[in-house]
Amino acid sequence: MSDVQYAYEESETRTLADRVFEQIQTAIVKGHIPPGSKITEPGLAKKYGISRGPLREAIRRLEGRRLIKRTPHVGARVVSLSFEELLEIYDVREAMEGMACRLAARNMTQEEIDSLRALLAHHEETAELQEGVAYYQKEGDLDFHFRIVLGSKNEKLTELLCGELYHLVRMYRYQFSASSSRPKRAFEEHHRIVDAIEQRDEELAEMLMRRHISASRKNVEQRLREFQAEQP
Amino acid sequence: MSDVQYAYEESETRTLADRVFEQIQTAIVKGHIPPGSKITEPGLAKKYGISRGPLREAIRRLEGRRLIKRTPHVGARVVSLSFEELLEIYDVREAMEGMACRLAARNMTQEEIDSLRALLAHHEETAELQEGVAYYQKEGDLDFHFRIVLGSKNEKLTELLCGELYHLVRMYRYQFSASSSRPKRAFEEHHRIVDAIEQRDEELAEMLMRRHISASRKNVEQRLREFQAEQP
DNA sequence: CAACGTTAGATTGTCGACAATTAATAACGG
DNA sequence: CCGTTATTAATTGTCGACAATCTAACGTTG
Repeated sequence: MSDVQYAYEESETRTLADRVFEQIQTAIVKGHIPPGSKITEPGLAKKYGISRGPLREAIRRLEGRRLIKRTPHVGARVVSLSFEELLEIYDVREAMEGMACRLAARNMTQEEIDSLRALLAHHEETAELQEGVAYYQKEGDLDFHFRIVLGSKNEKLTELLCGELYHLVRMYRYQFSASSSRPKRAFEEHHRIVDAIEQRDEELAEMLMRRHISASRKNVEQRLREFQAEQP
Repeated sequence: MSDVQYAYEESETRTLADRVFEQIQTAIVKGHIPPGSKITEPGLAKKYGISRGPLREAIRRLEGRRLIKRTPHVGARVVSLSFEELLEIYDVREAMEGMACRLAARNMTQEEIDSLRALLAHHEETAELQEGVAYYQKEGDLDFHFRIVLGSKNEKLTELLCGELYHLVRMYRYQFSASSSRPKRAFEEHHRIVDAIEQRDEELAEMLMRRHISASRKNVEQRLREFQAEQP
């Protein structure tokens, strides 16, 4: 028990609860702890080799991040994202990332824009090699959106998007191992977004990003309806 | 110690940590615990008559809600919102509440719209009685925005706005005891927003809300610049 | 046989004590 | 007198134990 506790003591100055918090978070996002499953404190405490004290603190922080829902005296469950919630997230993303893109057109440096272009080129290579589906949409797409959010230079926006929503999005993608079914189209849209940012056209940048996310939402909506029609 | 613990046991089924969490939250929002001040666990534990265990859990949840910032092995401090952060929040609100207003135009029931109109009328009465400044903008304005957010019927949007941003906004208002310096104008804008919602004009509703918040931001920005010019 | 109440088990909530780290103060030397 | 170091005090981090609550299995009874 204590060997685990002291194993990272040299390199990691953070506290035990902090590390377990991140471990559980990634475990939830990657689906190692399945959505909707119950969190039992003795179980997890034994699994991670710590006492229940720090574990409970980690759980409370997960609760604040909305990755866990807790009912008093009963226990905590990993959130399970329903179809409706996923669509809700797309609406929120459309609003916030649209604004992020507008601010990015205002505040991004030329270096950041160049780097963004390089990222797109790299994705295109990888996509061609791998027949375009798997790698791209899984992490690459979020990378693109991530950089634009950072480029907005708005910390609150970044906190909310990267600290809360993107976890849920990635969680969903791992769960359904979903990748975009419209990679070509998405590529084009990404390029046009970067163009608008480089031209410092705030209006256009916001509009293109909103359309991009809205189209993605419609795509997901249609595919999920088909899926639900198959299995009633 | 234990009398406090059992005082609310009949009516309140929630846990001790839950209650303290809310108590500290409102204390922070209302400025009873001043921004930037240090949170000492023994101090708060004694103040609220509980042990450090539940208190730490409450602190972790406040941390998740971004009302306090913590550094390991050092302690926690109440967040202090800088001028820049306040302006950042306005940009985020413009995006999210704009979307909320669009969705409200789509999803609000006629009853909710009528009730919103009644709220505006009530505010106008109160504002006339009290020469229009104090009560209105302090809680009434947030009431208005609050209802529209709820009217969007988007839970994620509601969580993020009501659960995170509005606390910071109220915190700022208590801190500077700020009220709108343009109550007449804000009233008109509120009415036009409700009109657009009632006509189910999503585009217009979003646009008017965005303008409303943007105007409010510019107003705050100008006043704060004047304030900073006075006291360099 | 079904529905209800009871009891046993497990889980969550709370507390106080101890270890580890940081900060504050005092002592020392230049 | 100032800077540095050592010691002390206070605060945070962690743990194990006990109390309160919920869940579920079991037996009882109509």
